[in-house]
Amino acid sequence: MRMSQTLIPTLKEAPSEAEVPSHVFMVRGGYLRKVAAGIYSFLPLGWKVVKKVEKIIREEMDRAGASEVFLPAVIPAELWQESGRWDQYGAQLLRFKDRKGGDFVIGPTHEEVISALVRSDVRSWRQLPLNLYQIQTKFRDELRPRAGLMRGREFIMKDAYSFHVDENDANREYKKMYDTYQRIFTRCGLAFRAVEADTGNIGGSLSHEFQVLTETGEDALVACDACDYAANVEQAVARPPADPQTASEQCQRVPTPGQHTIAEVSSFLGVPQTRLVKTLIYLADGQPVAVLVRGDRAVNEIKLRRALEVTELLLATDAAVREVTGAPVGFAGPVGLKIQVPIYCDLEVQALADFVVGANAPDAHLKGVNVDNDFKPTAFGDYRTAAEGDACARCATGHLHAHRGIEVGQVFFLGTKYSRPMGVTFLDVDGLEKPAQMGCYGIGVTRIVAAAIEQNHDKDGIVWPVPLAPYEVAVLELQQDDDNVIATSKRIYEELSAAGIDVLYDDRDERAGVKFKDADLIGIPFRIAIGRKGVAEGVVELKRRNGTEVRKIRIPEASALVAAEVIAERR
RNA sequence: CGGGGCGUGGCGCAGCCUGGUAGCGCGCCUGCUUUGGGAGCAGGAUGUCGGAGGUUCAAAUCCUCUCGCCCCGACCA
Repeated sequence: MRMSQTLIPTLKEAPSEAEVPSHVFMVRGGYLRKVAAGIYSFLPLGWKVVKKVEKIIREEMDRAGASEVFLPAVIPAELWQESGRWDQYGAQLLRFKDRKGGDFVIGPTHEEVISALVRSDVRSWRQLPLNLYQIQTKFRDELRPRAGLMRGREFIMKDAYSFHVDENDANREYKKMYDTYQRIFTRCGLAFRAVEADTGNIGGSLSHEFQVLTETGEDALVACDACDYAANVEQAVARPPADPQTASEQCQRVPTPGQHTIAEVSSFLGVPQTRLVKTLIYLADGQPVAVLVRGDRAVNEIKLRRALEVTELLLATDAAVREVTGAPVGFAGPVGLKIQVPIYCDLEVQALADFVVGANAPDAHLKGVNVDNDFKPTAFGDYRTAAEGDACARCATGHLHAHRGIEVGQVFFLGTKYSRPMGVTFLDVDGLEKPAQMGCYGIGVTRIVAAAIEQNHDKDGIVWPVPLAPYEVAVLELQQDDDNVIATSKRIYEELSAAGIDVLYDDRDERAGVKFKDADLIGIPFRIAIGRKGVAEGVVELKRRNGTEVRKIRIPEASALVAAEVIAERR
């Protein structure tokens, strides 16, 4: 492509709203422009990168035996009412009416549509298994779109759905997709980690996320330093304490005037936070419950919600806390609650002895408190968020370490969560009608683009890996008034193009410095600089965007040499 | 949803407190010079100051409402 004939509007300064590197460089580099919050136009460069990602995904999905389809973005409400998600999905589901007043949604995901398709056209075990995928625009009316393509409202997603006669076969496909995803993200040149994940409002019973490791990631992860265990903190499990401590003290009330927080009580009483137990009052589907975790720990509401088998879990208001405990916020404890509510006790607290809790009275705490002696929990369980340094639950020696990541893909084993309510059934060999076992598998196509930049940039701009680069080679024509320079540039551009290389030919009437700066900003992996001096000596200069070495190569061999190096890195 | 902040030419900003009819840098256009890391000089174009209402002789500036956008939080006793 001749740069003079396309639209690559680079900027010296980025809009002030762009903060993360991927957003800044995509705007500055002329890849992307914002249309509304979380909604973007892809300019020629941006769209080329998206298409490269899509190509890798298609090749690998097809290779894995999946078939591409294209489902509608606009979906009638009936399908969502049938699955129950019309009511469950909440405000992120963009709903609207057509001219006749019929309710529709813009698809944030497509389990309903695919289920409707498969139930009407798949009748027999002979038609299974089946894996259908599409690459399509989704819309989720996010609470808070942010960071450019990292969390948009409109975005491109690859979603795949598989259907199976039994759980074994669904599991086989799950594993196959897991491996396929590893291949896809590897080919994209990403450093990533597959982690165990919560199934969220997609549902199902087994799930892994593929997280690109980078500091600007939205998700918190932990990974073991000894085994391959890694998980989203929403899900991560630490090894519970092995030996319970022995109770040796009697429960005793101590004054703690004005000491509300764990930190205050800890320093006031001279007791470490690890010997304090905090008591949180939640409203679980409207019913108050008390949850106990160690003072230095955080309750994991996702684990708690799952354990309590409730859909709505809210921290109680100050007024509700007063009602349940009889004391202001800051002095709640499991002993002597004003209203008896179920008490859920974290495993760490179960193993603790002689700890400190709130006294359910203003300005007082209890010390020397022990489970069973002083109160009887309703249940024990893992209700806390795993933290840096925790012992790994999966191996004997490892410890968990915190990371941040950008989720670029997730695979789910769904079982019959959708097939049952949606009536996706088939006639099995034994003549019985059975619900299909399902899996679903998503990849954030546009998010991969952002994640790749987060992982591959420097102060001057993007540093694309060859497989995702919008162009593989930049040909910089450094002088506009020199016929030899122009002829040589054109020759190399044409030779490389003929060899099937993606070339961006900077033939603009700009000074050399501008061309160098733009090539760096855009991030093209190979740069051929063609200047007066070099051409006079019969050479051009080759430089990698990710290196500093400048190689002089003879003009007649230049194209073949560069083409070979590019092809070697395509994967 | 809670908190904070911002809307002034394509981009980045100043002006607002203390009302007097809009300015700077980049970019853009023209010309000359320049030409290997975002050139120099000269000339030029571009603004319903987010929108509506109000106060006032006078509003970018003060007041009210509203819309849009960004950041943080939604883990706490």
